Amino acid sequence: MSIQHAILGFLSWKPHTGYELKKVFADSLSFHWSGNNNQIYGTLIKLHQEGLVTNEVVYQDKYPARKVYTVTPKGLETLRAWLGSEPELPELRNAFHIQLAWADLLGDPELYALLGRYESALETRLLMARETTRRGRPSPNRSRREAFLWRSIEENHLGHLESELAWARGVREGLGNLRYDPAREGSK
Amino acid sequence: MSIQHAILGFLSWKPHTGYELKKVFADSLSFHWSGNNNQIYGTLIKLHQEGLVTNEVVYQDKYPARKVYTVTPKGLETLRAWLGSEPELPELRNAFHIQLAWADLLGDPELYALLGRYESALETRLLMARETTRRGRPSPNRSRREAFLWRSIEENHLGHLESELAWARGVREGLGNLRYDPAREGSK
DNA sequence: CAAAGCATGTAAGCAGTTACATGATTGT
DNA sequence: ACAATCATGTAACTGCTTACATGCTTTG
Repeated sequence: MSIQHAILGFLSWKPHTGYELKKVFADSLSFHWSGNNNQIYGTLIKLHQEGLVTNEVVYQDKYPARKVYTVTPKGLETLRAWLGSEPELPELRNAFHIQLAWADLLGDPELYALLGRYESALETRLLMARETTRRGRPSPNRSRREAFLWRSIEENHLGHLESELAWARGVREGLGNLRYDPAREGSK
Repeated sequence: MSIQHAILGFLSWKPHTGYELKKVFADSLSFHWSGNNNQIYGTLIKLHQEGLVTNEVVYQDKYPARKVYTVTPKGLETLRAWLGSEPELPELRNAFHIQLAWADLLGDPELYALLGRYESALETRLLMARETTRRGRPSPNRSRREAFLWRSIEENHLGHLESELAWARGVREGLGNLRYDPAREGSK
């Protein structure tokens, strides 16, 4: 999986310039790429060489020329083939889990503080994500089915953040219970 | 976040060879790296150059010599500093979500099939993960607190898989309801 | 006798990131 | 005056992956 298919997807919705794609990625929840120049423009050039997209240069007098990219039939075919291909499982890479795995090296106050910072980072992100969802950016809505899929993906995203937050709070509670549990060995 | 801290963590538990680390990563749930040679051996060499680990070569007559790596005080300090540093948020990159985002290009049967394959891949992974958890590989257990943290991380992992599976099933159900909903526009 | 395990390492490449480079225009 | 927006592109780097390379030993 690479950003290539995501770009083809957006172009299958409607033509975009690199600059527009950049913004779409930058403020999307579910399309998780940073939307950096190198990747967007580089991928568009590569897709163009492979004949999966074409571009039309639109000159403007007040602003730089725009390259409007459109997907070709071959590009659509490539996208459709990918859509039908074997789905990948989510990666579940969470750097915080590694931090927590070795956090017994920390004292209780530091461990609590670490969990606390993770929780508040999650809270902030959740608020932003909810706000983004509430505002609802433009998204393809070509059928009830498509709208449902996009809504489902957004809900999945929010759900993951919520369950991660609930889990973190649970860990902190569990640590508290551990402290007052009579069956414990020497305190750290 | 890189594998460097994960390796320092394991060495803070007890000395390991590269070969051992490789296996630890390969069959761990929460340490999500593939455990490939280049990364393990390369990182160990780099850590050694930086003085964060030392190694002792143990010759064997039947097998190749082993390099047993031990963390240095400087390495422990580095690890502890990282543990106290700002936690990263999970990345939530799910290639399947991108596939689903553009899946309106597929017909109903293909879309169902795609969801079905995602579900069964998740089911398989869940079974393997539960089995791995049940068997319980050796893990640091230096305090009740550490055992609790490791258990929590494992539960988080299983929880994510379970909720993803539940979500996927929900999406499939929702699609079914959509089909029989009178308020729909032209069927795809 | 072939496959898997023990054990270390290197080469080549992909995907993604930040930062650099240019230059007019519009908003504060 | 300064920053942000419009718009495209390049350079340098990090992290991670697969595959290659070697060679002895144990298991099936």
